[in-house]
Amino acid sequence: MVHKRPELYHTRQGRSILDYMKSLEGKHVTIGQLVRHFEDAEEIIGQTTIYRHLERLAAGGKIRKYTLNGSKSACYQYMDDEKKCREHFHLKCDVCGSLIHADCDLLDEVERHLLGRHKFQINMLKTVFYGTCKKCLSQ
Amino acid sequence: MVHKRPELYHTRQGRSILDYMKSLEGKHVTIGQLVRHFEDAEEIIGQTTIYRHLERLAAGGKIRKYTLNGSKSACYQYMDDEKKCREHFHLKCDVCGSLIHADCDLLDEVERHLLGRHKFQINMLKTVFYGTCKKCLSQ
DNA sequence: TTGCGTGCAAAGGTTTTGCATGGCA
DNA sequence: TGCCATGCAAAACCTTTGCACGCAA
Repeated sequence: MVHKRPELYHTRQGRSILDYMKSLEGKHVTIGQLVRHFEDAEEIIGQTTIYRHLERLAAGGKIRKYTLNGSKSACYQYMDDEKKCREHFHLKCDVCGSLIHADCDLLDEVERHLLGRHKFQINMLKTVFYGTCKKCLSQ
Repeated sequence: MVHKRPELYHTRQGRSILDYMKSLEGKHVTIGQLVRHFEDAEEIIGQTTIYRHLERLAAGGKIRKYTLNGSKSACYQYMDDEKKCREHFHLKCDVCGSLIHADCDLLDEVERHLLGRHKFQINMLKTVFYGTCKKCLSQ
């Protein structure tokens, strides 16, 4: 069972950040881009607050955190269907950045194996497979 | 064709760094670990020099550079052309934060499957499995 | 001797932390 | 009213850059 810290208070900042992440329709952003976005929108949200909300959202599985290829800053991406995403692989292409949701029976086997053999309970909400996608492989 | 900058001068520092990377037999290290290693060995090599050598070695293909998800600092790993390095799973515990290196036959199967079925070339160097480790599960 | 290599210090960038204040329930 | 959330500033990190000196060829 994944332990999820509930959102205790609802605040303007928390709502704005989540709404904006949702509005991006799965595209990823960095903290810097978020800071700039709220500056441009003339909505005051401290950068520390943004860091803290993204961290919490990532811990709760609502968004994913990535570090792409040599980039210094982390990327964050909203995940729209939590229940469904628990049941498939996430493949992130290092080259083009696209995120692939792969439904696959192998997942169960990997999960079972890691638990049985390595005593490790994998959390598919947080786990991302990095590599090169089909499109980028053929170029 | 990859353009390879030749090593122009041979220096004590360059030799030591490459030798040490080779001696690790495919295990990865961070710059910080290298700095500490040479400090402990009482061999004076400036951190800047370490950065510059690793950058050059990476550009020349002798070592690989990557960033493990969620880690701030880059990892470097010597690549042996002849012997194919045994790669392994990285399991990161959400609870206690420890990183577990798990050598495992399942890896090959996962790799093969993702490539064959999903046309996705996974990069095991960058991929980290998140979850709960043995120790934390039993608490 | 030439010019790359080295190492110190400082700069640059990202993320985290401390703390007083603000605001939700 | 009790706490958590916020935001500023500072700290903590990791990495890069500038520059004078060292050293290999």
